[in-house]
Amino acid sequence: MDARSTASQSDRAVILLRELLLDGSCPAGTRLTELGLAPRLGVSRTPVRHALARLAHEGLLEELPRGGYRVRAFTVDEIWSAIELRGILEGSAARLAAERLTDATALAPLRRLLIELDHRLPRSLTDFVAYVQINDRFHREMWTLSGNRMLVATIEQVVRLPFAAPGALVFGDAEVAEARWTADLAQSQHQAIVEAIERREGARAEALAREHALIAWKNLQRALTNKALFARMPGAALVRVPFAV
Amino acid sequence: MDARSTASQSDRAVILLRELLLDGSCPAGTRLTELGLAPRLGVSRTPVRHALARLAHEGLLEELPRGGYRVRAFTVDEIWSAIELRGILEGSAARLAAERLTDATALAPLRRLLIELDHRLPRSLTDFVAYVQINDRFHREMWTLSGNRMLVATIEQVVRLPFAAPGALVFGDAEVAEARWTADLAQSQHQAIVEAIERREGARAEALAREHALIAWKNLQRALTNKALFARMPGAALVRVPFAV
DNA sequence: CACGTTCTGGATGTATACAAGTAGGTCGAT
DNA sequence: ATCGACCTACTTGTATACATCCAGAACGTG
Repeated sequence: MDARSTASQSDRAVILLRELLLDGSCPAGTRLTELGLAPRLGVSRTPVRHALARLAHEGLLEELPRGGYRVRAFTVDEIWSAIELRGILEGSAARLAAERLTDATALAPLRRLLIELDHRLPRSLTDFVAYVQINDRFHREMWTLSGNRMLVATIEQVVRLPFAAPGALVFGDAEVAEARWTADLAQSQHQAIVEAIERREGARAEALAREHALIAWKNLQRALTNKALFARMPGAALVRVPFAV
Repeated sequence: MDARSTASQSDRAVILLRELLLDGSCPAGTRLTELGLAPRLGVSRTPVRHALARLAHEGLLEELPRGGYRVRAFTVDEIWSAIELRGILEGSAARLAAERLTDATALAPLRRLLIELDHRLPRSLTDFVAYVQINDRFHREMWTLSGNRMLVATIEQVVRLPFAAPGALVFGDAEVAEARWTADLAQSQHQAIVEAIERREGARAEALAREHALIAWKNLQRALTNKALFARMPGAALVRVPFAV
């Protein structure tokens, strides 16, 4: 069922390389060459080339002018840009969903996910995995309700960056209390967004969804005050931080 | 100086294939194979493979589940989605530019382009080429002023679609009078946007820039009422139209 | 000692050979 | 005549050989 079982060498190379980047095996700034990577990924240059191009497109690598790639180093400013952009896009999606809602039955899937999120408010670390999954589906459903497929595709690309994803809510096994508080806030925003869409209050839906995205920003700021917490953040190795790593 | 002179085979393949798609040599729905394309583009499979992946990423091709690619057929709805999305993004860029303007000197490049546009309001067909170029630079400068690099990158990707580009103002050699009227309207909007940014009126700048994008939509609607005009639209071959081609 | 030139190492770009999987057609049997 | 199985042609996935280009170091010369 998982892609790994029947995956092509290219798919494997993409997955492996992405893991190498996110877990810090290749710190930001590292230059990556096809020939150097091929033995590490266990494939020949061709799939490596494919993987490099793909991850460059995702934004995790940057192409060097004279050939080759370098592991991207994200500044805090750039992460802010990504989160702000997600706010803009999800806000617009919520507004369009509100403006274009024709009958309330179209909201049924979103409502169902909202209820499911209510039942899954995380209490322990294992809860978080399921919670983030449902949260993801809730967001995707909202995007779809916008009725603008280009917008959906664009959001999907932005949230490929680990810092910008809707699931960038919480991380780490510590601070569960704080994480739960954050989830409660997020859930109240979810409810308000659905209500605004149902009432066709486009401006309100947009403002709420835009504000909702800022949770990721607050989490990042919190992580930046705590080295241990920061180290557990997905993709932390790619962030250029004020304090030394 | 032009990329063609020193371009790699891959770059040439991308450029050639894009032209084939836009000029109608490969109508929407055509299946494209690496082996079939290689002789037509005069390169081997490797650059063709690269070109196919790249144009699929641009949105002009779609990947088939069982391998291979198909030329994308755009519905009018999808084109509307792209134009609407550009409006959202450029509107946001204008708003951010207004909100973040610190000193008026930062607006100097935009002002200079505005004046240049004034002097280049198109009167003949040859004028249009220069006008569209300056218009493009004006828009790019506005995006940059947003201070959000992710936003800029996202807009750049959206406007790769020929229908969504800011230069999708006018097309064809006929209807010059109408095209000039459109350019006049666009220019008055440009002026209003710059003024709003200068006064830090973010909401106004956003509304104006969003409305500005709709010029492309009006042009499309006009083209849809006139077969001959439609045929001259860039990328017309990729559009699934109500009337038969 | 400094500067220029040359050489070498390594990187990507490109082409192609080979393998594997699939769809469609054709041939045979019932 | 119809249905099933086999086979063929075509396609992509992958690896690799070769060419080319650039950077950096080393060496020679002024």
